[in-house]
Amino acid sequence: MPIMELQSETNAGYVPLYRQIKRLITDALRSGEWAPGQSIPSEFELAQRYNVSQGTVRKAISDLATQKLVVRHQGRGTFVASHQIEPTKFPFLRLAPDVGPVVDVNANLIDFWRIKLDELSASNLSVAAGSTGWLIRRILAPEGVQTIYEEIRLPGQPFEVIEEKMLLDHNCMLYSMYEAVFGLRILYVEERVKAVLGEGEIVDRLGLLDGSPLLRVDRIAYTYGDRPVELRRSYCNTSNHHYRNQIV
Amino acid sequence: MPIMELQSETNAGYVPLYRQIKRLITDALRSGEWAPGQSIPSEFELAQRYNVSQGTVRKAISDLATQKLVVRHQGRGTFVASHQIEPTKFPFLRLAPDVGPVVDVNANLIDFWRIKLDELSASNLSVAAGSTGWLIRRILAPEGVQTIYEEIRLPGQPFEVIEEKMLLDHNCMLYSMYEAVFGLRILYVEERVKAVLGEGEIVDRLGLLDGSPLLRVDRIAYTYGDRPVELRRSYCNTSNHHYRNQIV
DNA sequence: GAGTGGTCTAGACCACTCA
DNA sequence: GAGTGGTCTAGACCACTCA
Repeated sequence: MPIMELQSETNAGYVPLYRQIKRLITDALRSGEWAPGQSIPSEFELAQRYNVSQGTVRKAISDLATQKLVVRHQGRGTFVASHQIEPTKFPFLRLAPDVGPVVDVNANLIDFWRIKLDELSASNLSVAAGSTGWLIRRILAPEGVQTIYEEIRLPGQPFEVIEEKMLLDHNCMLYSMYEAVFGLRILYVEERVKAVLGEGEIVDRLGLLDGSPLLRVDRIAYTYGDRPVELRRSYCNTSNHHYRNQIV
Repeated sequence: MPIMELQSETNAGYVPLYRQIKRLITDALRSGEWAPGQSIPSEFELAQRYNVSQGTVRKAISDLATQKLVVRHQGRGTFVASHQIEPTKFPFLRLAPDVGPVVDVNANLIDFWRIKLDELSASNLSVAAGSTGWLIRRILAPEGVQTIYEEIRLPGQPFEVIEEKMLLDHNCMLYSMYEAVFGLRILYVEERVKAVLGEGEIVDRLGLLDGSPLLRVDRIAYTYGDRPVELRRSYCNTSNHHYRNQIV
């Protein structure tokens, strides 16, 4: 089966073989051909399937591993990345205690209901304004101390039905739940961080006074094809925690 | 010239060839054998020098390019990364305007003087407590609006002498100045972000009221060998700006 | 011992840059 | 056209995992 498109006279349409392979593997991942946590075929098998050398498949998979779409284990195989078996429970959580190691986080559900998505949320989720979605509210408590108040907005698709059981079964580890229940894998998130003054219910739930400074983190979470599928606004008490980041 | 160490009976000491090459090239970079902005020898030349195949050198350089120690340009060569020719003027600045593109940033020097480093600063810089260093204060004004108040602390080594001319000549682009004047290249930075209430001189200089929420960013900047060489505390007015981040 | 990913080589050819 | 990095191959061998 020939993969390489005929190269046009100019070089404009030139796409390296390994990028074409990468695309084919990504498409297979997206379509669910191999389930999260399961192994994908060996480099040798994929090389046969796509009729290229093992080295070319290898380069494609290396890129996918860098993007964390797959995880490679020498001697065992290459596996579809999954939030259900991730070693770190909150892989995108950047809030860390000022002293001591990162510990386990407790998530306490406040409530959740159907909503009509406001204009901005709908726009950020690339859905029609006024369309139906979900709002989930909860508190995150690292070391048992209630530190983060969180509002999560989801589009009606693919989140047609959400039940309390779903949320609790996964111990409020939402990205694991999205995968298991909706077959939706979060690949990366973008965050915007601001300093704001806390007020009302938010400070109440965090045990703070009105006017306390809070870190407000606005997150958009993306799945395959750079499609936004979750909005999240977090208010963090940074008295004893901080948002950590490394920039290279 | 043989590079490969004799492999011990067990596999404990096994280090792949390309990693050894990577180390040799890093050492050459660190020693200044090739200046920032200049090209390093071609893959073919390095392969000859180290007596390995071009592919092995290639893998080593690929890693270094990923770490942004070098920059590769097809057809031109591989160049030592430099803050003096960086396309982005503030490569580590994560504060962006809420609307519109990232624009040019104005830096206004407030003052600078010799200080004795306090215990925490000295510890973070891995120097003796009470040793001499520098404190630089300035305001950053994206779009001409004073948005960030910054305090920069430097160790006495290699910053033996700092003059106003140095700071102004480089238009307050400090990492470019460190490179040009002190031969010191910043490779990456770590940041800790908190929300705080602004007060005193800081809010005055930012044109804000006492008690305004500010984003406090504590940065440690590192050079070769993970050596910390700069501390920076920034207070950011996030009324019209935000700290942006992508997490994969 | 069989199968996986990881390293290394030698060689070919391509895309790009620059003189 | 010469030189650079970028892609691709075929084949060898190594480190690691698992039965």
